[in-house]
Amino acid sequence: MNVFNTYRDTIEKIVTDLSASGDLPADLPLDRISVEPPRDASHGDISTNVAMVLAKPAGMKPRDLADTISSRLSGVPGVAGVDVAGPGFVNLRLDGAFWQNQVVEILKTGIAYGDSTAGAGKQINIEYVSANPTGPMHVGHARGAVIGDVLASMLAKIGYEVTREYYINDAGAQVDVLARSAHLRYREALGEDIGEIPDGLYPGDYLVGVGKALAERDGDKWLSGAEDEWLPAVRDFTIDAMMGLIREDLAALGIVHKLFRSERTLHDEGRIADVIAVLEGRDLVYWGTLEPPKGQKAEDWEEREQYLFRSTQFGDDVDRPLKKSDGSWTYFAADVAYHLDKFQRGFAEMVDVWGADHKGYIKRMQAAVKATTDGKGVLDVRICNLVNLFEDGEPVRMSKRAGTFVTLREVVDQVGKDAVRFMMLTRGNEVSLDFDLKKVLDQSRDNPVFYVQYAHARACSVIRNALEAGSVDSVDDSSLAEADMSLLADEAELALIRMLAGWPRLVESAAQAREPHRIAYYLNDLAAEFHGLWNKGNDDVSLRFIIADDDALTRSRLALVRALAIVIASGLAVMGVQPVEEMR
RNA sequence: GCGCCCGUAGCUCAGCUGGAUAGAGCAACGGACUUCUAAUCCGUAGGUCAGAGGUUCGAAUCCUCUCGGGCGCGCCA
Repeated sequence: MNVFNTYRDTIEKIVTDLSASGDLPADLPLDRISVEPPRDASHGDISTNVAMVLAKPAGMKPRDLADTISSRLSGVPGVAGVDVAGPGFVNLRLDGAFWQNQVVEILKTGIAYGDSTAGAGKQINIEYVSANPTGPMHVGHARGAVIGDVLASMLAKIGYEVTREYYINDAGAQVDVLARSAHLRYREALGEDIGEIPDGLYPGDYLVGVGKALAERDGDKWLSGAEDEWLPAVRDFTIDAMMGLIREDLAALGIVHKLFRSERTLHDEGRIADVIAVLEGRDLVYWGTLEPPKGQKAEDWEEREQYLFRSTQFGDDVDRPLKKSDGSWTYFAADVAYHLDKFQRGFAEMVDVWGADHKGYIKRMQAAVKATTDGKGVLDVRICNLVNLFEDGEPVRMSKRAGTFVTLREVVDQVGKDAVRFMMLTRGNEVSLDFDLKKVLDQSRDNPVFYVQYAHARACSVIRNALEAGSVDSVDDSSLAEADMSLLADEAELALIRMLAGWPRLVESAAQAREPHRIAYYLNDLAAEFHGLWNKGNDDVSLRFIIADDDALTRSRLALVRALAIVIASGLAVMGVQPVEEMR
C-alpha cells in the first residue's frame, strides 16, 4: 500500500464532496494535485498543494481554501495534525500508531512490499542489449543490459505485463564479414595455414572454436566452392554460435530475455515490403533528394535521388532514406518493420534502451512508430551514456582493433555480477559513469555496493545474535509482526519507518519516470539511516536493538530491523542483486 | 550550420516530472571504538544551480536567447 496514494484518495474525496455540497465549483481539475513527502521533515509527513492548484479555478485565496480543506482532514484516521503553511501548503502529520503499523505491513508482505497495480496489467515491451552478433559482449554493453533489465523488473513490480526482448541484427554486410572471418577459421581448423587475419575481417580468437565446430559438423564440405555457395550456411552457423556466446554472457549477468527477434526473419517474411506498402498507402514515402548537411564534409557530397520516408511530418528534422543505392532496404527500413511488428504483437507501449551514439536516431524511430501505428503506439527511448573503466584510479585503455577491449565476461568474473549491476545504476542513465574494478570491491563508505550490502548484513547479524542470546524464541516474520510496535517511539526509529514506508511510492515513481538509478540512491539513503540508528546505540545503550532485560522491546526493535532487511532485499531484488547476509 | 544530451559545493554526482531554507559522498577540519562487526557514525566548513530574459502564487526543474562541454548529422549496423 502506498501511503501517499491513500491520502490522495482522501483529499480528492474531500474536494468532490465540497463540490457536491456547493462549497466549491463542480468539476475542479484534480490531476495537478500532488500528495507527497515534504522535502523538509519539519513540515510534517505528507504535504499537498491542493489549495494552491485549485485556488484559481475555485475563485478563492489559497490560504482560505487550505483552511477549508484542512478542517475536513483533521478527523481522518491516522491524522494527528493538520496545518496550513507558506503560500498554502496543507501539511499532515500522521500519528505514531499509523507509522508503527507500517512495520507490520512490511513484515506481512515480505519482499513483495512495494508491488502495486499501477501498471494495470498493460503490456509493455522492453528491448535492450540487441548487441550485434559478431562477437562476445564487451563491457560497454553492460550498462544498457542492466538498465533495461532493471527497468523491466521495476515495471513488472508496479503491475505491467513486461516482455524482455532482444533484436538480432543478423542481416546486412557485417554478418557477411563475420561469415568470411569464420570461414577462414574453418580452413584453419582443416589444417590450412591462414597467416595473418586480413584487414576488414574480425580477428578475434573467439572464432577459432566456431571454425573447429563447423569442420567437425560439415567436414570439408565448404572448402572448395565459391563464396556464394558456402556463405549462407557458414553465416547462419556462426550467428547461432555468437548468439550462444551472448546468451551465456547475459546469463552471467543474470539476464534472460523472453524473446529474440531476428532482423533477417523480417526480411525473409517480407515484413519490410509490407510496412513500406502501408506507408505508401498513406502517401508517406517519395523519391527525392536531401539537402547536404551544412557543416563539415560537404566536399564528398553528391546529389542523389533516394526513396524517402516523410518523417518530418512526425517531428523529425529531415526525411529518412529507406533504400540503399543498390536497391536493398536500409537498416532503418527494417527497424520500422520491427517496431510495427512489436505493435502488432500487442505492445502499444515500447521502450528501447540504446547507447548514446544512437541518440540521433530517436526522432526518426518515434516518427516511424507514430506513422505506422496511427499514433496508437508509443516508443520511449532510454539512452545510456558511456562507461569509463578504471583499475585502481588508472583508466583502462581499450581498442577493438588491437584486441584489447575488455569483455563483459572478464569483468563479471573479476568483480561479480552483483557489483556490476549495482554500479551501473549509481548514475542517471544519460550521464557517463566511471567504473573502477578495484574500488567496487572496497569495503568502505564510498562504495555504495558495499554500503548497502553491509546494512543488510548488519540487520541479519542483529537478528542472529538475538536468537542466540535467547531474547526471542522465534524470528520469523509472522511472529515478529505480533510484537508491540508502539514501543518503537524514538524519533530516530520513526524516521527509519517513514523511509521504509516510502518504498512503494519510490519504486512506483521511478518506474513511471523510467529511471532505474533512483532505486540505488534510495537504498543508499536507507542504509545511511540505518547505520545512523545503529550508531546511536553506541552512544546511548538504551537505543540498541537487543535489550538484555526487556524482551518485549527487543522483539519490537527486531521487527523494525527485519522490516529494514525486507525493504533492502526488495530493492535489491528489483536491481537483480543478491542481498548478503553476513560479511566476514 | 542543424538536432539531442549535459552544465548544481574544490572533486564525483542526487534533486522524487513546478513546491517551502538546493542535498549526499569524497577531499579538509573537529569528535565518538574494553562494539548489537567503528567495514560505521556525529559535527564544522563549503553555492549568483553557467549567464540573461520570460511564464506563475512559486523555477535548479518549463519557454526563448547567449556561453561552455559531449554525441550525432544521405546508402554502416
